Amino acid sequence: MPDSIMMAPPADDEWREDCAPRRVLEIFASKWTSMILHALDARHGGTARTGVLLRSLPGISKKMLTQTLRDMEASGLVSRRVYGTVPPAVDYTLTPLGHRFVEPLELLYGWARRNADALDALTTQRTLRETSKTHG
Amino acid sequence: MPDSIMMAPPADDEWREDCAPRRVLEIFASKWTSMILHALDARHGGTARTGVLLRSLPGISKKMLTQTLRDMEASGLVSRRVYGTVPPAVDYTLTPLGHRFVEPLELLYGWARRNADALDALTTQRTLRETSKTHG
DNA sequence: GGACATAGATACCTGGAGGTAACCATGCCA
DNA sequence: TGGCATGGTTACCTCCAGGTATCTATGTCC
Repeated sequence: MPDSIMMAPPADDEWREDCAPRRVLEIFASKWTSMILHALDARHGGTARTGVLLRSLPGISKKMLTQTLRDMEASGLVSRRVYGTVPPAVDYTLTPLGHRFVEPLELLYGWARRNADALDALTTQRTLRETSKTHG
Repeated sequence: MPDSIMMAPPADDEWREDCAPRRVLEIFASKWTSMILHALDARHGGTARTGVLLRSLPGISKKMLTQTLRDMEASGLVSRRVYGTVPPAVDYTLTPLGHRFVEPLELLYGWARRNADALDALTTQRTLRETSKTHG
């Protein structure tokens, strides 16, 4: 066996559990956070009402939307504003902090759009199952 | 209430469930995939033995490592090579496809390192609990 | 003989993410 | 009177990612 493979020094000493790279992943840990961040940023002033968001994110449920938004509020990513009107109206706005997280998101999304072919090339389990006997 | 907020057109029509941005998120859906991708890339030729990876990723368990690696193999991100030696030796190499996914990762990780302060500013539930009464 | 290292397989368990559906309060409108 | 829309909340359920522990096989070394 090749020596070159044998000896591999523990290069990433600082790849600890609380390093920045690992922590940024937490943003993507909850399914909808990044998408809400994006959806908000896509609006004027990073503000949008609940219903608008609900309709902007195909597939999200009312519950998951509010739940995620509340978590994001607790994290300091968005601020919530309630209008005492009736029927009730609520909107959410990106905080300055929340705004900062838009950049890495767009970085990622941008790459994804430019590299859709790579994503297509990925043999997802799903795709695997569906394709398996299809042409074999 | 401000009109500007009321009328918000469904701007992201193509923000469908299978759009590129959404699909790229799947890479981060499984906890270790991105980190393994990075760890492999950090080696010469994107190749590393199981044990090396195990030690490179603090916190990962043997099971999760193999499991994730096998999933990645099925997705076409890495290739597995077994040496008929004893004790057994196995190594994994980034495929060309796998290599392509390193870029967005590093994009993200790079941002994270440069913006550690933003990550610190995030009021994680964790941090919230630990800090709550600490200095208040 | 027994420990260690190699790379796994396998059984087992659990938390919680994420989803569904029903309910609430209210005013408008037909 | 009943339906609709507003933004939630709540109860409930399921699934599986992710983790633990134990077992395999084999050769070397003490």
